[in-house]
Amino acid sequence: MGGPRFEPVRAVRAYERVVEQVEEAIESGALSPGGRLPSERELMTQFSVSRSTVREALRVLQARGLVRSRHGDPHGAEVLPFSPAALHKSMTTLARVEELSLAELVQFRMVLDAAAILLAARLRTEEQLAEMSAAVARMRAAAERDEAAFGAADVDFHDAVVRASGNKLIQICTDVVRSIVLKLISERIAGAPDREALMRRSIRHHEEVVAAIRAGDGPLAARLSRKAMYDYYAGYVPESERGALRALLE
Amino acid sequence: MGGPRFEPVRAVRAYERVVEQVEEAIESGALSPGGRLPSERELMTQFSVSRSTVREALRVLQARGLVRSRHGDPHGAEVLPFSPAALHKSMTTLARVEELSLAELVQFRMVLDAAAILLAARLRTEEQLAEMSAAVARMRAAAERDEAAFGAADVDFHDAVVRASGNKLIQICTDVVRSIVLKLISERIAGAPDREALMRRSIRHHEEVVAAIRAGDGPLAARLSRKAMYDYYAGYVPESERGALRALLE
DNA sequence: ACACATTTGTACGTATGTATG
DNA sequence: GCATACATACGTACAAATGTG
Repeated sequence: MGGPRFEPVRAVRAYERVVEQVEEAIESGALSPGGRLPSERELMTQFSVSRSTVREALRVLQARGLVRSRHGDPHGAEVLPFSPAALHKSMTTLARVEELSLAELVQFRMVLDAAAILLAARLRTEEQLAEMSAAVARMRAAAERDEAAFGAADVDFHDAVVRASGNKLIQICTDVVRSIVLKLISERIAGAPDREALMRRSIRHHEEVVAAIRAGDGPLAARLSRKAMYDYYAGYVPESERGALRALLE
Repeated sequence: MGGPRFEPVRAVRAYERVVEQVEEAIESGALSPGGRLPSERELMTQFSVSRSTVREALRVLQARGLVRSRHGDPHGAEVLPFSPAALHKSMTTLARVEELSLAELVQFRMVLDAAAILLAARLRTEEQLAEMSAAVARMRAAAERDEAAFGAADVDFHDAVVRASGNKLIQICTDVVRSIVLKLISERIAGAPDREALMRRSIRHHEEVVAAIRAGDGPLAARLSRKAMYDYYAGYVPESERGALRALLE
């Protein structure tokens, strides 16, 4: 009993060790966004591997959104600034494969948007409040005239809110989930017969939310935002799953 | 004005088109988990590309968690069941690159866990409630004796809650963020002088949450869980950022 | 504007260790 | 144990793209 507890040795591929080292260099800050990796041939010699191995590693790093390489660029692969693209990709995959239902996605947004609004009501500056107000004004101006502008103003509003909340993770996740939801139902939204009524109601809801944020009543603003999102999206969710959404409306 | 709006043609690499086609086959269901891709040589001929191109595509698909290839396996790469591993990886990268602060991560968990508990209070079955109760009992049994078991029981509790909530996206995200937070502060937790007091308080909080869920009082359960998480983690968050956490405690 | 050297993208061949039947 | 098919890794070769003088 006792004795040395040996770890099972998983056969680690050559390209993985290249990936690990480059990843470490990037995450530790030794390589920063805008910087360049050595050329592929240089990497071959530094890691003592073949070019194919180097290239497989580069493809993995590229898939993770850490670097980008361009055909013929003599400077080598470019280290990218952080972007939620990889997060977006993996969440989209989960959603596409029916692993995630529309109801779950909408519910997720109801939770996170409400939280962002609750935080924004307490932490916002006057300037941020003005941005929200301006975005709602743009929604009103665009309604019944330019649906794309209406959607863009809506995005601007939620973006201003989530920035005021001060939580980048909430910002990223709501961004990602919003675009996935829109992709899932965009054709149905465009063809909705009561589209204009939905927009008018949405604008009224947004105005109420802004008023509550201005008054500093976070819980009210959060409740209103959940209700607004339910009203806007519930029609696209199968009836059997709407109960789960209503559970958030108390 | 008007006229055909031509899309800019980005030079798409050969390996990307291989990735796209395989991805499409998987996400459309033509290839299901457990199934096998053709061998690399077979893929060469089917796509009319070289071996290196096939391999770069496979590395990307592997990085996205869609397939796994094993050295020497005569059956070809295996199509994997969908897992949040890729999501986990990209979120971890975000956190490691200091793009996300500990306060933001804890705040995110306060929001999502509270939401899961609110939903669980309304949607849970008797069996799920029993699971939560059993997990808290294990926490109590393990306290002051086996810290690893205490942590495991804690995880079991939150897992039972989030399963009862019925939202897989919340489940995935809380899982991911929890493990990231733990990794960030694990050494500090292990060395905390008041470790036992923290555990006792945590157990009491969990019991109160279970009681509220049993009583069907979702808002109370959610409030209690936010408070519990704040009490447990606030000590590790810099003072200047604790205000953002307290903003969730109303 | 043009030619140049360098780099990436892709193809092909070969050697070696591995998993399956 | 053995034969077979396979993935891993290396090396070479050439076309296409890029940056520079």
